[in-house]
Amino acid sequence: MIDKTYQPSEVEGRIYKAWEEAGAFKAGRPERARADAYSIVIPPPNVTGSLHMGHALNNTLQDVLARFERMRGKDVLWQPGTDHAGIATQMVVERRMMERQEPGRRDIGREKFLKKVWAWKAESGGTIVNQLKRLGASCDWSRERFTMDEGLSKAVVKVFVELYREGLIYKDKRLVNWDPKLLTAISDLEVVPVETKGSLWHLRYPLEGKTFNPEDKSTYIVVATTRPETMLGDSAVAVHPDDERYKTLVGKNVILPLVGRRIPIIADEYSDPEKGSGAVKITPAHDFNDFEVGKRHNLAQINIFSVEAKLALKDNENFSAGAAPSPDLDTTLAMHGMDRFAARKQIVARLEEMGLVDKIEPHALSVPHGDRSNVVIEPFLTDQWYVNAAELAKPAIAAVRDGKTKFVPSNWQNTYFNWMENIQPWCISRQLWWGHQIPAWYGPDGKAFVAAEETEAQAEADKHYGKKTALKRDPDVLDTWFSSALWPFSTLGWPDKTKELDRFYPTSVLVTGFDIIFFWVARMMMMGLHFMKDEKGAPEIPFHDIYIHRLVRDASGAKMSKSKGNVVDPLGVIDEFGADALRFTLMRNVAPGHDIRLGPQDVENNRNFATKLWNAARFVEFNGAARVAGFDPKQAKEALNRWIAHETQKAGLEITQAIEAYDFAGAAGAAYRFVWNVYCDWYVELSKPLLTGPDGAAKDETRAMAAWALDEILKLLHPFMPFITEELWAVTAEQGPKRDAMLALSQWPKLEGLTDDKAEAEIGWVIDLISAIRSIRAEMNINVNIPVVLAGASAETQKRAERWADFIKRLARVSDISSADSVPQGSVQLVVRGEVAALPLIGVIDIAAERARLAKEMKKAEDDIDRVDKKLSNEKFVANAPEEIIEGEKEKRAEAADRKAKIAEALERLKGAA
RNA sequence: GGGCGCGUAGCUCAGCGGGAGAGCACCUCCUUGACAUGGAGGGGGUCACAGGUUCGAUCCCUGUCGCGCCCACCA
Repeated sequence: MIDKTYQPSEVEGRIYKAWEEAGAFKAGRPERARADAYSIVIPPPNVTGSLHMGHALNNTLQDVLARFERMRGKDVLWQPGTDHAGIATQMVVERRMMERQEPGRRDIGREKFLKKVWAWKAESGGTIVNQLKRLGASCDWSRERFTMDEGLSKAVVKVFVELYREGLIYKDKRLVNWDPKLLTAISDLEVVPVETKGSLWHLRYPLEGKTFNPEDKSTYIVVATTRPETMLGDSAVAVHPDDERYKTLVGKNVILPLVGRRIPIIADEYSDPEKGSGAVKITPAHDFNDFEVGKRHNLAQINIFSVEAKLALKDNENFSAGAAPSPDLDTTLAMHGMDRFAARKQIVARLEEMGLVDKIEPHALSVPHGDRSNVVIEPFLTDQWYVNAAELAKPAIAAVRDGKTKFVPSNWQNTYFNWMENIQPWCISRQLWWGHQIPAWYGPDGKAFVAAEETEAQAEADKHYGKKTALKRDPDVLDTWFSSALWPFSTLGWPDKTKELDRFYPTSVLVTGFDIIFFWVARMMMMGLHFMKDEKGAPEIPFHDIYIHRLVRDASGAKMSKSKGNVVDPLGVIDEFGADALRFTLMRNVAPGHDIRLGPQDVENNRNFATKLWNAARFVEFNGAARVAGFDPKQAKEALNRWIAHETQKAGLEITQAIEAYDFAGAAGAAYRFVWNVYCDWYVELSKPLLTGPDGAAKDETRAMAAWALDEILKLLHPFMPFITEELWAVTAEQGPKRDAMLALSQWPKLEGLTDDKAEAEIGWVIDLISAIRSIRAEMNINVNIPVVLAGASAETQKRAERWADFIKRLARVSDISSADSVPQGSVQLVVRGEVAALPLIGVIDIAAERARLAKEMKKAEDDIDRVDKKLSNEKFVANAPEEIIEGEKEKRAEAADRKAKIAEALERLKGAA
């Protein structure tokens, strides 16, 4: 028996457990050994994270595909797992330690700290997995992976070593984006510009050999900067070679204030005469552009900061090289250890005192911030490991260009190309502890030995130095995205040759958000194509399709964020409305090119849809409509039953094609309309007289058909609403013949040969007639049962009326249906599929109102005729338009003319009544 | 500066060459035996603006305005 109401919270946990116990989501089920493979790798959530709405969307999309393909009989692997999320996780653990007032990570040391992180992972790592289960995610959990588990770590090391040996990974000293809070380098992608109102300081640099005089412009040159504190590290002043103002100064020197160092005025095209004063200070160690200028002119790289972005003037021997000792220099050196922003204030104050500040202008600029730490990033000169991304990008670009991998929607490929074609070296080393430690060991002279094992590196080093030599391992770890980049093959067992790799690589589709196309998608493409080969030895893509979705926003369209407090917790929504309602809401609203707005009202509406389905099933059960063994919908006799079979096939096809095209909203919408507007609104209503009528073949057939169609509905809906459909599947199995024990593993509907235009014409007429009568009833406020007279109806229509009289009477509240040659006087007249149905309502209705209604109809008919006439009298239209369009117009005109004539007659008859 | 996308009913969005649709909201009616988490009916749109192409433009092209996002740069 189906319960009176559906309680998701009581059902969902039990259903999920049943799926798991049955191994329903396991890839490689023996009975599917010969089936086509279908695979998706999950975008691994942070191991210590919890489920947010973006996850809910992302994973529902994947689950729809996985369940759909599983039901189509494929051997589906939805590969789950989690990411160690280096910086994020390390930060979380450090924060916890701080909150608990425990000693910091540096106090306890690397080994103890890592133990704590692993403990935290063990404690909280299961959260997100359980939350995904609550969503209904049909991952093969028996294969769950973690980016830092043994196998994946092996893959990381192998990739690093191989790329190093190929020269595609190298160590380099250059400017990096340095995060002074996290004390690590980060990649370009982890830097976000923040619009800031700052100042533009115009500073006077005294020329060498002249006595500085603020009143005499020939004694100094003005440079403009947004970062005055970096002046301590200046190595030059650059002007444009063609700038007449400064031409005579090129080759001369200035004396750097506060330091006393002599630095040259150089000519370089980097300097833009339009900007600032036209002369620009060059600080190679603290600005990316200046770094390049410095290289061109062989300028000293003077690092003035420590890793914490505090002045480290005493640590750089170049800093005061060549400067004469002076009280100024002493004061400057005394600033050692001062924070960069405090230093800025003090430096500006000192320059002002000395008359060296020309002017200060307000200036809007965007300042780079760390995306995790949210502090100002410092360009910083360090040794780091880099990947030659430009080289790896080539095949990755080609694969998309050649259509081997397709973006859905396709315009994302432009974004991909744009970035890939301008890709910069990828800084992969991080000065963190939590992550894959770089497999490099250094000899006493700093030479690096890279190998998978320490013993190997040691052997190499010993050979190189000719004696047993002590090595020191590189303390840094790899960027988290380095291991994520290997995810499509590392999860399948690579570098071992596994049957999973054989069967499931390349994966079928990647489903992910647009915000990690660069971070993740691009890098998986690069690594996949570099390391994976097809049977012919050609580079192999990691996935065939890349489905890109956008953000989930709140009901008012605002981005969800903790600080705004508008975050909708998917678990809360699931608790209140059920996972199916949430999933269906997301799927009905997901649209390429748009973010999704998610309001509680939407979820509630879709919960109502679940209720509707539930009640339809109850109706079916209540009326003894159980499945019948060997029932073949093709053999149905009753027009109503043939019609619903026809409609089921139509809906099934629409849903199937939509999912195949990644049109999730289209598929969910089609399912919604079929269940509610076709099955519930019409089939169930029209079947009532049969189901409550006398026993017999028609009743039996209707019972069987109602149950059959419900079964098909459960299947078609299952990818979207797995819980309620599985529950109904189980309950409806109690009666009737045995069938697949589990809906999740049942066969996707193969609906063929059920098209029936005759049944459609018949039931369509019934529906249209009932709708037309209802419309009049509502419009005219008629609350009593009324008779209907079919005027001049064809024999076919009269027969239909007889067959459907009971139904029409019931659903349109009609007292009697009869036929007549002409329309009785004083009738309201309806045109249904070209024939007239009259409602003799004299005395019941307001004649004036009816006349007004008819006048409106008349106007519409005349407008239609006019429009067509205008077209058909246009020679060019007749000459150029395709035949079928012209024929269509002619049909339209004939129909409108017929309508007009009937309305005219009706109006005529009304005269008598008035 | 470069790129992508979007302006269609009050709201959210479909449609993308042959006189515009859905859901929600709104209004009216309905305690009919699956469902008031429901049923029936209804109103509501110069499809941002201006040109162009076409027999015909919401749909294609160009431009303008407005909105959003991404990348680069920012002396």
